[in-house]
Amino acid sequence: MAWANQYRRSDESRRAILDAALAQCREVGYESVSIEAVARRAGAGKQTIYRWWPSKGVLLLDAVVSLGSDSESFPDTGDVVADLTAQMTRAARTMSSPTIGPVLFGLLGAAHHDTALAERLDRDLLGPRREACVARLRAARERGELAADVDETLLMEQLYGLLYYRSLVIRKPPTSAYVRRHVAGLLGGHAGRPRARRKD
Amino acid sequence: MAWANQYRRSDESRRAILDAALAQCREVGYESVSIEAVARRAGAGKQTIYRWWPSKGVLLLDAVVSLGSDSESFPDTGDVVADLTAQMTRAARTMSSPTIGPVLFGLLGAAHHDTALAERLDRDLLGPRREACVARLRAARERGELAADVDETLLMEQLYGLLYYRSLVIRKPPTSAYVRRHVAGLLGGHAGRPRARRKD
Amino acid sequence: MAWANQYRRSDESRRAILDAALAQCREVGYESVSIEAVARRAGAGKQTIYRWWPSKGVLLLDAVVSLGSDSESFPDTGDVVADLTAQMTRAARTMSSPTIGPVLFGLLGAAHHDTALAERLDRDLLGPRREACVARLRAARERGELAADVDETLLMEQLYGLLYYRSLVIRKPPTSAYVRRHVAGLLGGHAGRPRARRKD
Amino acid sequence: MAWANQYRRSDESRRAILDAALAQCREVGYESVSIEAVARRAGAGKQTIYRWWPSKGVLLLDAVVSLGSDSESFPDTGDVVADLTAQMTRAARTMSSPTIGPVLFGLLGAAHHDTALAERLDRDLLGPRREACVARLRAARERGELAADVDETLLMEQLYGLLYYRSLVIRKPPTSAYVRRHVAGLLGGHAGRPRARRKD
DNA sequence: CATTAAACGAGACGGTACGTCTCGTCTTTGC
DNA sequence: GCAAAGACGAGACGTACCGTCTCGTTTAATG
Repeated sequence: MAWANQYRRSDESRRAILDAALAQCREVGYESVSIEAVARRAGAGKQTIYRWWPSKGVLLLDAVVSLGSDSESFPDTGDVVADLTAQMTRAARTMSSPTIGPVLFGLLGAAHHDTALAERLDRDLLGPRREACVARLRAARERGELAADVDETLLMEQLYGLLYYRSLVIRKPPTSAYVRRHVAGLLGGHAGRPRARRKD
Repeated sequence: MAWANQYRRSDESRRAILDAALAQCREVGYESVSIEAVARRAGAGKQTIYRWWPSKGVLLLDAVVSLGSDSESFPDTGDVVADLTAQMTRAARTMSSPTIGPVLFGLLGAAHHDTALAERLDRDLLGPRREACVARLRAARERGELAADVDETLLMEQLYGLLYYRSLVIRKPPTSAYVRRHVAGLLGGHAGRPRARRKD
Repeated sequence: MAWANQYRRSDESRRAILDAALAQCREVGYESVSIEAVARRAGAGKQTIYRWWPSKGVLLLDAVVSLGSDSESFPDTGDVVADLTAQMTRAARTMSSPTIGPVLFGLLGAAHHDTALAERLDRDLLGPRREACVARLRAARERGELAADVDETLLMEQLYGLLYYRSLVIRKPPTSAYVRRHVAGLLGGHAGRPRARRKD
Repeated sequence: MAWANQYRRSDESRRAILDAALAQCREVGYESVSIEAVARRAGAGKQTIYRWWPSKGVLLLDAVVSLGSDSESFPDTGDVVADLTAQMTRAARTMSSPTIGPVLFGLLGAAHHDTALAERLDRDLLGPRREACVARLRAARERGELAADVDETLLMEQLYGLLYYRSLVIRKPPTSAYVRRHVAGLLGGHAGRPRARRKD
């Protein structure tokens, strides 16, 4: 995090603002979050928010990033299917958490009309996870766990796609069993040498 | 459409309002659409909007539904892969259209805190497409084009998942070639008897 | 008054706003009157104030004019000294009233940097009283109560001058005895034919 | 000047602040002067202003007092009419100067709700001039230039009254000819022994 | 037909929030 | 070791919309 800025005076107020923003979003929904209400709730002046964050979107992005939940690094135990299932399950849980879910989906919508927000969203939140997933898939392919001709990017997007579809579009977060079938089905179709060690 | 209400006086004004709402959304983004501006743009009184629509979300949902683009019925030529590819490509195009995209993604976000909107969104827009897709997959399975143990719902969600992931999350709509590989890959993994007639 | 505007909807709210403005000014002083507080106190929306009054100054001017105290017409009993003494005493009382005083002095100050306010102030409040005074003095001169070469404008300004000096500059409103001596002294210096009928 | 305080560190910054305050008042009007803007303009820290002046009013009073224009001492050539005319003309010029006028009128208004300011205003600015005027009139009476029963205080207030009336209320500063007629008229009405040496 | 009830455009109303500015206090930093 | 710079909580500025509420004016359907 580029934060812990040496020019900022009160780190206490920064935390209060981020927490208030998250709480507000959880309670009233992304669209109804107002800087006014966040300031009131945080016991901060509005100017303090406007001084450090250019928009509601960036504020909420920072707030969610500052939580640091849902580590972006993928486990690598040597078993792709297991590793991906674990990570996807974790991601699904994060997306459907009442604190992070509303923020995330609000940000995704807002990013469509706010270029600056879109960039920061990719840089700070989405990009790293995407790349970590692709990297994990590549490692598996190089070890022969996946077919040599597999398209890791497409695979990654299919993997994440269902998660977003269930959490965002359908608003029915997948059970972990469902995630397991999802991952196994997708990777099974591209199995490499020993047809994967797992039996699903 | 339940519309074409016999109590409504001016169908002209209804169209003007829906068009104004879509235009406004395309120009300023979902969140910044205001009833005030829509009324002004449509040359209508605010009360006329509030009389017929309970919220901005429902107004925009109606507006997008009234466009009727992206037919919900799936083609059935006997070739699942071809049919699904065609329909998915059409869906991808719709999602990334500058008129419909912003509305759709705004609605998806808003639905997270507006139950009434969520229901209408499912009923009028998402549900029918989902069911049509499942029905088409079921038909294919029954004809032996897909393995007997295939889970059509999961498959449908994987199919749509990528589209939403690319259009909504990544904001880089898939090319039709990409969609083709996506569909072929997914269905190929669950091929039935004659391993599908297509050679991809 | 050009008021009782046919485009205004709620005359009730107009009165509430004017009263709130006066009360506020009496309590916190002209400079500290805020539109925000007036609106809050009147139970009105800020926009309602901004819709009808261009500035705090004009609002307070309207408020004080709407009180209509301190009639602008001078009595004419045939005795200039008595008539002017009466009117000047009335004016002094008005200027030093806790409701009108602060408003008036605030307006006079503000008019120095607000041309529009200055014009309305002259038109609605100061001008008529000035002219009425000059007219009364002219009538006296024509009847021979005052010397034929008297300068009514200068005399009027001297008459009012002391009132403003005491009320505004010194902040010690003149007693009515003082006003009587003031008027008698000034007019005595310009006595006409019968050296005025009064013996003071 | 009671200033040139030995506790003050930088006299340079004091001057810069006073000048900035005057300039600001001339440009934007008394009411719109803000400590913030004065500090910015003077290149000073806000705290430096708050440290030495309790309020905007006192700051501006100090600023105008520090100019020292419009000497408070009345000339005494032996001719009251001439002396008072000279001093009143000087006072009128001061009041209508674009630098001092706005400050003075703002202070007079503010004094109505700021007791501390009112006292300092009287002590540092108004009182001395008033007393000097009364003293000059008393000297004239004692020399027989004015009638023995003249009320010097009333006369002084009439003399100054017109000046304030013209400068502050009417916003049309008197010409020097007008001031001459004003003074001559007032004093003529109370002439003592030799009907004054001047022939006006 | 005339009557009449409603839907219409317009926009005032009491409000909330916007993003900016200033208040007066408090803290840091650089000269 | 002080003063500039400026962050801070607070709250007013004037504007934009919210959703409700009259206003007169169409406009259709009825009696």
